[in-house]
Amino acid sequence: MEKLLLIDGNSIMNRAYYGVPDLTNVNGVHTNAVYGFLNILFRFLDEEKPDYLAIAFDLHAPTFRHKLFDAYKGTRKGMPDELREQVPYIKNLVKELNIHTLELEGYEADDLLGTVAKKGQSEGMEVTLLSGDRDLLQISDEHIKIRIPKTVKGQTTVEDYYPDDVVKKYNVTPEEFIHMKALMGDSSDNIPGVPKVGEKTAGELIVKYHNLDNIYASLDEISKDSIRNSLKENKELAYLCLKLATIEINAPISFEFSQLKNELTFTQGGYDIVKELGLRTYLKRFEDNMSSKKNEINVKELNIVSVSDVNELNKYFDDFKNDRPVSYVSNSFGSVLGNGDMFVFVPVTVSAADVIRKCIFENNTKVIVFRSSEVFGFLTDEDFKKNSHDLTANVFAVDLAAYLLNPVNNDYSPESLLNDYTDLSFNVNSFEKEDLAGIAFGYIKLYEIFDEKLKESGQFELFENIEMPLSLVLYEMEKTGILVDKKGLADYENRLSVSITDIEKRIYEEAGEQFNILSPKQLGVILFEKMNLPNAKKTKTGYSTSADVLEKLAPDYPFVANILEYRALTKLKSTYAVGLTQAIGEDGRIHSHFLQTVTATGRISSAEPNLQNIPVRTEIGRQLRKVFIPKEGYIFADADYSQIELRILAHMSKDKTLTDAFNSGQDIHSVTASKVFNVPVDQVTSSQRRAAKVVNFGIIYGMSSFSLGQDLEITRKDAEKYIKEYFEGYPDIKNYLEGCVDSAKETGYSITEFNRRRPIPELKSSQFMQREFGKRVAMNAPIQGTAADIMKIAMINVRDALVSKGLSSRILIQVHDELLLEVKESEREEAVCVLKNEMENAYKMNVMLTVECNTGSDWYEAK
DNA sequence: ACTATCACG
DNA sequence: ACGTACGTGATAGTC
Repeated sequence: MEKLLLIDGNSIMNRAYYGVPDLTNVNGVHTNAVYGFLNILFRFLDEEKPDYLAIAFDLHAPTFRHKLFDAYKGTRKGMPDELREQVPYIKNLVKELNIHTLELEGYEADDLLGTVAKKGQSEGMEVTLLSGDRDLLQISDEHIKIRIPKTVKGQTTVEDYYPDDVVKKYNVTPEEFIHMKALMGDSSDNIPGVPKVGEKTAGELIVKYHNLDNIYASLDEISKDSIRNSLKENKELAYLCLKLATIEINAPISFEFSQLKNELTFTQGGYDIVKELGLRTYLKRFEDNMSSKKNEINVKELNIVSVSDVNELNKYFDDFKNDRPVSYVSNSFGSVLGNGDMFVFVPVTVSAADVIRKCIFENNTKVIVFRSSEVFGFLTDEDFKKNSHDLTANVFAVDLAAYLLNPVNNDYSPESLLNDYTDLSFNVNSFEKEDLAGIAFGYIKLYEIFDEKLKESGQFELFENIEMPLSLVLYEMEKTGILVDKKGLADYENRLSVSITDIEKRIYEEAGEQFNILSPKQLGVILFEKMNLPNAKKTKTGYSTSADVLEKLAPDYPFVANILEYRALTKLKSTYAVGLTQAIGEDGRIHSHFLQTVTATGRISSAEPNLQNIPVRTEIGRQLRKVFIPKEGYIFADADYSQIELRILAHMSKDKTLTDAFNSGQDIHSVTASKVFNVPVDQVTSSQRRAAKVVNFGIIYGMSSFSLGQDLEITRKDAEKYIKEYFEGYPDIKNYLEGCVDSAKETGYSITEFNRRRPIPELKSSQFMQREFGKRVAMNAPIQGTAADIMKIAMINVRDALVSKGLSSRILIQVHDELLLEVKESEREEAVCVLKNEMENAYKMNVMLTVECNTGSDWYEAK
């Protein structure tokens, strides 16, 4: 039997839009609905393998059935802008895929689907109707199956309905389903239904009477007064709803089944759309299916020369003397010198290290790499005595360039960048075939594009003077690592284990049973059902057992306090004691990765293991820092900026009060307290200062009165008053923050003192919450980002100063506003001086930067 | 693979 | 009427 697949385009794209988390391409165009739509489309094409195929769409004009209703009352809800902008992409893709589209002025997709489905069945086809909602169930028939995909927790499941299944699930036949819907209404379809009749009543009525006519013929039998009266009063409405609910199966649509033949094609046009949207999984699907791949890199006509030793390379440098050769190094594949149509390929092997070094230090070359660490591996100990700028001046890391152009991306692989920024793609087999010239050509293209874009956007200096040299500093930090007292760490773990066993026993005793204390689900049941504790707060999955909920209960219920302690101890054990032990290398040191292309604001992040979140706030946690120790003959020096973000706020906002407060060396939280509470600075109480500290933090985060109130445990009204007084005390800050939001709205991104950008598409969202989030980001990103910029400059300068003075002290770890150094005992004074000076003078502002610096024989002592 | 929780600035 | 602070990464539990 021939198979016909009919798809409800509008409902599937709605389902896709709400089911797939927000995605955007590099230009900020939303792509989640297109992506989800393609997922569903291809899944069912693969599954059904239909002989005939069509997709129906609603036209924007009001449809016949809705005109009927609109005249009656109300209007239809519009779709969100984020979805609307995706509709043309979906329709064009469907067209490019050569799938027939059903559209008819004045008719809904449902009507067209119903018409074609019934006709298909009458011609002996097996029909499958794919829809995101239940409206089409009434069309279900002997040879018409309705399939409804659902995405629950990332897993797509499908409900299939033949008439029997409809009866099984709803106790009514597809035909009766229409009458039921007429009675109960359907808000999503703007069918009002009969007042007072909901799903339950409608179901009972239809099971008993089967249709409207019978109900009205037997109206007197209905016992419930309110229902009977409402039915009586709304008879006309009920029949109107029946009309609204009935899907047309004789829509005047002209088509031949021959037009619906499934002849899926993968065209260049479709490929271009998928490429524009950056939908990588589908790019591959197109590439695999397209007959011609005209944009694939083809370097056959280029003159490729392989170079493997320095003498040979020198010959090419001579040839290019008056031009600017472009050299290239790819990750483990090769290096190319290029000039116009001429490219010189150099295999990167250990034996070619001297070739790479020559390219790095030769004037007028560019060593283009995916990640700069690839080339630093070729440098000698002697090379590392040069300053970081000299070492990186000729290196161009495409991942760093791409990160500056768009920091909210998580894939900076060369393949992905080539797709995002060029019309080219690596031949899928490039890497397998080691088509090195092709890869090199792609890298050079990326270099040319990024070089220009960075200059255009004013970020080239940021790239050249900060990110590139910093990449060398981070490389050295990772290579150096930090020494750990293995035995001390094992002891720490044992101490924790003892405490954990003890407290675990007490918890089970009090609970009267054993359960998994770390399971929020099980704990929630014990706390709020078995023990009936008050203030149960629900999350979407169950009871909230988060620390702020439990902390409120802890003073009254020792059991809850034990739970909190158990959590704290197990956290320390699993994440830190066990986790760090596993991370210790053969050299006894931990080599964390400092990642430069992860955060949206410009901060660096640390991973495997994360050394930026080593405990410090509680004493037991802080004890862990004693296992981080300097090597023999060395000590630690730890320096951190005090109040760097508030100082940056003072500088960028040019607020006189805040600036003066810092420059006169006053305690900043007390000054804020005096503004917020309208008292002289010297009369600020400690609790006022504590509250002001929270307000100061809140300002940096773009706080709301709600959250401030929550944090301070005061009413929202009081929090509002604090904020109002704050802005009256610091009037320029208000203007500055508003300016941040306005300019981000206009340009689409926020900007730091050093021109680092952060895109904020949320500001244009149609959703209130998203827009509010965008505003907070617009206020926070310039401050957090500028602090990150300054710290990066400081790190470069500290490193270069140590090296140029011939000191052997080194930076080990950065924690956003803090640097930890391993300092040779004999260099102590000089190194500490370098550290403090370079940090404090990293950038000149209207406000001084101050640094607190301590030394010690472990991290606990130095902090 | 996702959620809840919690460690840090 | 909405439902809340900015930026990270690791672990364990759940599905």
